[in-house]
Amino acid sequence: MASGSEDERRQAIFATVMAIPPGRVCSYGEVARLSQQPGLARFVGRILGEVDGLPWHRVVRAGGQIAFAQETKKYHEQVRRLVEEGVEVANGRVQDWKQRFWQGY
DNA sequence: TCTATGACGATTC
DNA sequence: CGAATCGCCATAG
Repeated sequence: MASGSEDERRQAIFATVMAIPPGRVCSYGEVARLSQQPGLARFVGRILGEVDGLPWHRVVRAGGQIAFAQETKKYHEQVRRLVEEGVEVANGRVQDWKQRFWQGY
């Protein structure tokens, strides 16, 4: 199951990311799982970079860390957006990692 | 056709 | 806790 055309898979990932509510975060791997495509975390990252209009800032690594290097511009932008939504970020990672999107992870 | 490379992840040491 | 490895998929060269 999970195997469909690459476009269908993209759609599923798109829908999952769009469903993440403000103030909450989700990991790449979890987005993949919720999209019925376990193991395709890397694929998720690529989609976030290609498609615009997605709340990409709400997607972080499995440990709650920002996926960008701290000296990059994107890193700062992501942190800024998260903080604006009330998500605590410090030292490159989301502090209250309990504010994850979907429970049961 | 093969290799290297990513906005990743889990495991192992 | 950090570094090394291997797995995953699509792309670029």
